[in-house]
Amino acid sequence: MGVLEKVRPGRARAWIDTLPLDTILMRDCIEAMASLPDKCVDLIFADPPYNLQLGGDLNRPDGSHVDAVTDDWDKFDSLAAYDAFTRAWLTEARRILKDDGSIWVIGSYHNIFKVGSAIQDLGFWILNDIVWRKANPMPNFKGTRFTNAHETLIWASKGEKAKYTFNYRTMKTLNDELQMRSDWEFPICGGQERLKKDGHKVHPTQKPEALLYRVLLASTKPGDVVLDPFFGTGTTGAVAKRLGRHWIGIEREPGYVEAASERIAAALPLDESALTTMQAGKAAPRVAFGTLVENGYLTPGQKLTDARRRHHAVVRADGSLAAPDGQAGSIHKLGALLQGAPSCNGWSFWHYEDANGLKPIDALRQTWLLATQP
Amino acid sequence: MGVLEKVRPGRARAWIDTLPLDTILMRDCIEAMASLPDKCVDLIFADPPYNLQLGGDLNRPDGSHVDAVTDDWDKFDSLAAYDAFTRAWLTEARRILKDDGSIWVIGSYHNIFKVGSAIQDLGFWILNDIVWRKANPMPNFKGTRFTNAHETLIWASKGEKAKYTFNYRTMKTLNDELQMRSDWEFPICGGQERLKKDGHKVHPTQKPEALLYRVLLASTKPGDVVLDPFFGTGTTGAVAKRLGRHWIGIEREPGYVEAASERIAAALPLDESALTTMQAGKAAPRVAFGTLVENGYLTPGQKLTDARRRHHAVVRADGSLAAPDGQAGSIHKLGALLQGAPSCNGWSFWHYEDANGLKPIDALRQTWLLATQP
DNA sequence: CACCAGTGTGAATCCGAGT
DNA sequence: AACTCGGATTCACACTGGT
Repeated sequence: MGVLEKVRPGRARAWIDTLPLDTILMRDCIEAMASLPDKCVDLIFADPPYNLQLGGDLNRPDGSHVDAVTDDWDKFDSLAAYDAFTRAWLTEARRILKDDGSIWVIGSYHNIFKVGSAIQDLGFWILNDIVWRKANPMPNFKGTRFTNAHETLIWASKGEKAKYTFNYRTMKTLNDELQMRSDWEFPICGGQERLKKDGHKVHPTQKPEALLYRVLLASTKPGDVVLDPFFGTGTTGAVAKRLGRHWIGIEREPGYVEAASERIAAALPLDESALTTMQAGKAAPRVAFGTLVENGYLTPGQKLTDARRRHHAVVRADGSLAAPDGQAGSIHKLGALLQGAPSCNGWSFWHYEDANGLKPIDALRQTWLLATQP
Repeated sequence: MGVLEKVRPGRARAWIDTLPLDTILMRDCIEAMASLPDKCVDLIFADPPYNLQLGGDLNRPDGSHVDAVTDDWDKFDSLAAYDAFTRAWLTEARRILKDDGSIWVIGSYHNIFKVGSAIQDLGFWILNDIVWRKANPMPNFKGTRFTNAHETLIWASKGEKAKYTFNYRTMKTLNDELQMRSDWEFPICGGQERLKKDGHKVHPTQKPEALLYRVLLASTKPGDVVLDPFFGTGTTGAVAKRLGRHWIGIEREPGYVEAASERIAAALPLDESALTTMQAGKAAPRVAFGTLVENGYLTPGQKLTDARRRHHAVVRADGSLAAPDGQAGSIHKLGALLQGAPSCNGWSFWHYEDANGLKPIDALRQTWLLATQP
């Protein structure tokens, strides 16, 4: 069975066809989001502007325009205006995000604290902050500070209790069987990947595809809808297409839209087998312990122990276990009881003995799965 | 002439003797700061409560219990209450900071965005955000998020145009003649360094001395006054004493004050020669000898010799060496100078003495590599 | 003394489907 | 919405005790 077919089959897809999927909306970011329905996207990736020369975006809450940043008063004023801008687009983003979706925002120390503070105030629940360590950062030429060698990403769910997608096993596989950490190292975007026109870079802050690749692979499933409200030259769209995710881009500048369109048109989607391969460690169907007893993989009356033979139990006909002292329960419950532990995975705790020694009963489950799954 | 007398001779020192130098004020942090005069400290290092908002208990996969931060000092009624607390202590901190001083605050994603936002709103000017990459972070036991493997420090001056101390050359020397980056790697505080009482850790969040060492070495000069408004077990004080800086600690909990007092009393100040750091324009070490110093493999002030004990030198705090005749430089340069040779491999030339006799410092490098490389 | 196996632990917002 | 219970889930060090 392929990955694409089996994910999220029960999701309401009634209006998904009305969404401007896999297209760029060439409009103001807040206006464009306002045109989308509530709770319609699975993921938002945002790379908002952070220099204080925001042009039309940078207006005071009363609508008046903020002029150049020159003295302290203007600085304070523009900081407040940046706050207002940030809260405005995040509010729209929150409205169109599904309840089980999540949002990523990338920034530097110039803006990320304002962004993170607003994210918390609006009710999002921060899941991680991620550090992108630049393998080849620009040096600090004047020698006045530390080399600014990283950017920060914030990953947040819609609320404290909200569900969200995290492909734990995929990330662990990607990281050589160690848990993926919160610090990621990538080179900055350059070489062939960097979009250029007439010898000049098209966009000043084009993000590396590897970064988006990891973001989307970690927090979306195939077929999900990914929105990027500051699309730029479309890195998010290119990677989404490659990974079999739908995307919606919002970008006001015609030059960026043109570059992004060409770039995404040329991007090749991975075929399903490639996507399946990367989804290592897919969830196995649940197997009841009793099924193994029913099918003769274990016999009622058979003795089980833990790996160090400190605890013992006997298999009963109904798939429960009984300890010598009379305590009984499921493989998990009895394992927890005997250890005095809050919980226990009975599949790895309990062992049975065969000609080659002790083996976890999970081995029997695997045998059963191999024999019964296509 | 001692260090304290010769630095910053032009500075007004009229009231410095009235400051509670090198002592711990056992009071509420804001009250204690309110008792200090305007513009009286050169550096503030703050490790405020993170407002972790932890839920129920957490157990490791093996069933053992995670000893979490459950102290009352980390509990706040709401996000707004934490905001108010943050702005209150930062306001006092700003008042007592000299105009050419700077402030460091460390935090995690739970609080750092609130802190950074407040820092900007109060008129501080962020110079860098620094990432402390933990070499050995606690894993994410439930597989629900990325391993939270870093904390963030914000470094800010008092305003956009304000002067501040940054020992660029010292940092570059410490980092193998490469500019020091904004991402730093240190192990979490454990082992012998971790303060314990009756077998239990004294403080749940003791910071590693290596971290403070780099902070103070980067942004203060000998004789400066360093204030830590959340002193805890006094890492800041211990390192300040070691580096010849004055310190003022503020800590409300008597248990922490007692532990900090004992610890700092036992800390040894470095010899003055070890504190004289490389001046701008001096020569270039080619290896990260400074890392060994920073991590305690070698101590500033420690003596090195060549294999035949014909030449001698003293390790300095920034990873350079000083000979008895006043010549100084990297391990390679000083080795060459003393021998009258065109070049020298300092790693094999310089030796340190331990219980088993002389060993080349390269052995320490190998130990470090073994301890830090995968 | 060296080496190995076993144990303990660190600023952590740490489950989720089914009833 | 609250509750039950099946079952999935850990990395780097430091320290201890035995061979």
